[in-house]
Amino acid sequence: MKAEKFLKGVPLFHSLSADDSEQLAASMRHRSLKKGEVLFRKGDEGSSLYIVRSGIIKIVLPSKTGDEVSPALLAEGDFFGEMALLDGMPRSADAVALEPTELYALKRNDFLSFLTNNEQAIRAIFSFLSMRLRKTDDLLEDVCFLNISTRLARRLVELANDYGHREEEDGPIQIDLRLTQSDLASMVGVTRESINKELRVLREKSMVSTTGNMIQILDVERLKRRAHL
Amino acid sequence: MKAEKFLKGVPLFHSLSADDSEQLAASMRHRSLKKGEVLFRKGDEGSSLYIVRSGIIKIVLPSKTGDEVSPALLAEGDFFGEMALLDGMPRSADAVALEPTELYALKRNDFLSFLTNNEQAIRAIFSFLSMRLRKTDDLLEDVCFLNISTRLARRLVELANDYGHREEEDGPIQIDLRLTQSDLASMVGVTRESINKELRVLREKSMVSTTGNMIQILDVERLKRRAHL
DNA sequence: CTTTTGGTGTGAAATATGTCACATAATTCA
DNA sequence: TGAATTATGTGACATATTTCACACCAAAAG
Repeated sequence: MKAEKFLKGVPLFHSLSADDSEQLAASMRHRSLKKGEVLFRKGDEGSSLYIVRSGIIKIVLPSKTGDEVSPALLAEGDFFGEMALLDGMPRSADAVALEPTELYALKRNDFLSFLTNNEQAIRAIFSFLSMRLRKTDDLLEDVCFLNISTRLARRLVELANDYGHREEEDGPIQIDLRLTQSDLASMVGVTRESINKELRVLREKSMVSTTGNMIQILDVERLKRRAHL
Repeated sequence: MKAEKFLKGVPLFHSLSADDSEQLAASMRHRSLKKGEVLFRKGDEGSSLYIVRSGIIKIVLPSKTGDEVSPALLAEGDFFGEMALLDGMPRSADAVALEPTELYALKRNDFLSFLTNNEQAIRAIFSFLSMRLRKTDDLLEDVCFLNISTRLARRLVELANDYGHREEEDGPIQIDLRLTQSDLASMVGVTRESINKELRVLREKSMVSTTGNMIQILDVERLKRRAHL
């Protein structure tokens, strides 16, 4: 698909006229990342907004000791990196490709001039930022109040919603992501070992099954109850 | 001070002409809260933005078991409650007066029409939302990676920056807030008892002193080192 | 003034999670 | 294809923090 056509499908750009759309597409740079490649790091100066064309970007808060927390995954059609453009501060987190990923990059000035006088886009950014804030607050709540088994259950339900698909009605839900236990650990905010042990429990209770690093949800309802949802 | 004059001093409204400023002031409702009074609760429908005229508002994420996390305090000139207006979702947290507090309330429509075509105000909101997001990410990082003594040290340094004042050059820093240990606990994301014990340690090391529920920072430098800052 | 209420101080015991130290399996790559 | 790396599985042990149990104190309320 041409870049322009793809962009038309991204909610953020819905409001654009054909002309503007073309112009915007022209000002974007294309960027490919290999699996594991780092797009930017916390503390870098940020000069671009990114839109995911395909693949997955993982947002990561790194600790000094090498541990990680990962508050968000971005998939096709999502954008990220706007914060540094809006407030001029350095990147607040790392961005890493979880799998081979294609991005479009939009430079600060192009982005800002795209925003000016584009009421709809401004609204989109506002509501996107609000959602991000809500999600992070939720995560904070989870980390403070819940034990790991509840938290893992929540994340799995979330992943099933965002990246899951069913082969057959009422069958297991495949999560279409290659996540290592370490990836999961950073999403839940615990150690890899804890995730491993908790996954075993879930397997024994046949709520999930794992093959390689793919996860199937066998019983969402029970998982939701475990998540207190 | 008249509402109008006060508003002129609030960064969010700097850009306003005298006329607009007057009009905006006219559309605001005044609201007084007693200490401990609840302004809104998580899940409420949100129809107003609030600006703090005086006093302190505590933002609180409540858990089912009655525990709390408090990701932000708002003081004179700060605004809050904009998220629900921007994305139309329910309130994402409780807002409680930590002391007697005066607010101005701005209804959704007035706020949104204030925003339209006000480039500067839009910028202000953007950068404010970005900052909030950064702060919450930081908090998440703290909670995931740091032990309570580091976290308490951080929060105290932060409080000293935001609400502290010195009587004399190089003297102790008074934190001008009445915070109970429970308040501190929810800001740090631990139990009241843990805060108590940690405060004792800090007192013994003469880094802070406490009188009633007022806190003095005796040695910021040492406290910063403890916070790994 | 005395009672109630809310806040503080503190120790013992319980516990969830992390740390460490491996064995084993599965990928990657040369 | 084998070697090397990366991921999983798991148990024993360490420990930070919570929970629970109080006693104590100070400020508000009657």
